[in-house]
Formats: sequence, structure tokens, C-alpha cells
Amino acid sequence: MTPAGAAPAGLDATLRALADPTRRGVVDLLRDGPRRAGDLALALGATPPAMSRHLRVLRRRGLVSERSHPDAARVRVYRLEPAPFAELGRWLAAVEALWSEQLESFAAHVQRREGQT
Amino acid sequence: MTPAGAAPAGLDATLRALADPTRRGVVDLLRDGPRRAGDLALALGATPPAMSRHLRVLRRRGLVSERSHPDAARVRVYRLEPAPFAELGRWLAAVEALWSEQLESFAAHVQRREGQT
DNA sequence: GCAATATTTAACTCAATAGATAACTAAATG
DNA sequence: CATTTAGTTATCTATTGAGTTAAATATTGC
Repeated sequence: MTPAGAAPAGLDATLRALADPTRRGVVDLLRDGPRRAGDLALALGATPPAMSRHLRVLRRRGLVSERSHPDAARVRVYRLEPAPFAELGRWLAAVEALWSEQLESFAAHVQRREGQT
Repeated sequence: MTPAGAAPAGLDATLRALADPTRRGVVDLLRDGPRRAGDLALALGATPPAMSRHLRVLRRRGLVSERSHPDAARVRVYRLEPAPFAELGRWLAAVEALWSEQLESFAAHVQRREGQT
């Protein structure tokens, strides 16, 4: 069901991870492909320690994964992991599915609200 | 109603608003239609003040709007507003669009990484 | 007008989180 | 090997933000 090892930690963890502009910047940059940690820090104007912490958050939430650079083991390359985004997408789709249903069931809600009042 | 000026406050605000389980619970409940503030508080096990604060956050981010109950002006009815969800959906789609592209452009990244090393 | 109801605002406390600097680990390079 | 390079961890501080109780506002009903 879930890719081996990288279990998405749930919607809450995903949304908390994405609710930070720097981390969302990381995601946006990784859209174009894997990148090194230092590269990300430089591109987003973050100090290396700050970026390292952001990457740790993203990693623990399963939004990114880390590998060593094939030609330089001290360089760490990060890439996006699809599972948490897919989970978020499903939730969002379920919410958005309602803009049509909401009109349909409007009468029922009026009834319910009046029953409660 | 969303006053014409209350544009969705951006992805950051939307994601911060959704990065809370109670507020996400509100969204899930409002999927089924508009509901009263006190109803939401009761359903989610939150005290009225806590719920009021959560609703204020959601309102200021443009995720929900508030009206008075037609038959009882002291009752406030909340409903979902689609715009911020649509914005989030577009961003998410852009991110997810990459699972295919990422494979395509893989060779280019290898090249770029080797150029940097 | 007076009490009850629905909800919000205020003031406070507490925990979680982000940023900065410094110290540390590991790997490439001379 | 000593040094530079890449990145992470440690520690501290400051800010944000969520919950609580009490008070305030507004509306309905007697």
C-alpha cells in the first residue's frame, strides 16, 4: 500500500510540514528534480543548519527522501516522495467534490437547521 | 458571503489554517453543508471559545464564511468557501505533475549534478 | 426591561517551533 | 595525516499559537 519504509505520517503531519514557506520552497524546487542540501539552502536563503532542520521535518513526514550523491558520499541529495502528496490530494478532492453536492443537499440542511433551532 | 476584498490569503495562510486537526475537522463537517458555530464545537469536543478562535482563523484565511441564521440572528452559520481549496489544488497538481516529468528529466539532472560536483 | 441563549473577545498560561551560533561527524584532497 | 568541504546536531532564545476561564456583546423570549 505504502512504499516500503516511508509511511506517510498522516494528513496532519503533511499539512504541518507544508505550512512553512521555506519547506514549501523546498518542495517547489524539488519539483524540478533532486537537489543537494546545500543547494537548497543557498537557493532559499537559509543557513545550512536551518535547512537541515527543515529537511529533517520533511523527511520524517515522508515528503522527501535522502540519498548520498553517487560520486560524493558527503553530499546528500533530496527528492520528493509522492505518497503524502497523493494522500493530501485525495482529501482535497473529497472536500472539493462538495461544491456540487452542496447545492443538491441544500434543502436537507435547511430542514436540519430548522429542526435544531 | 465573502466580501469582494477577502481574497484567499495565499497558500501559506491556507496551509497554516489546515495544519490543525480541529480546523480540519471543521472543514470535514462543513463538507456536508453549513453548520452553526455551537454545533461545530459540540461535534468536535471543543469549548465555544476555542471553536470561535478556530473559526476566526478559518474566516480570516477565507476558507469559510459566516452568516446569521435566517430565523435567529444570534446563531452564526458557517460554510466552506471554495477559492482557497482551489488554489491549494492547483499547487498540489503542479507538484504531482512531476512524478511523470521527473523520470523524463532524470538524465538532465544527473548531468547538472555532475557539473556541480 | 430582565433573564436566558449563542457566540465572541480578553487575559493568561503552556507547549511547539523557527532561527542563530557554535560545535561535531564524515568524507574528499593536497 | 592535516585541512577543507558538506552536512548535521546541540543549545539557546524568541515567537507563535492553542487551550482555559471569565467577562462582554448581542439577540430572543417572558
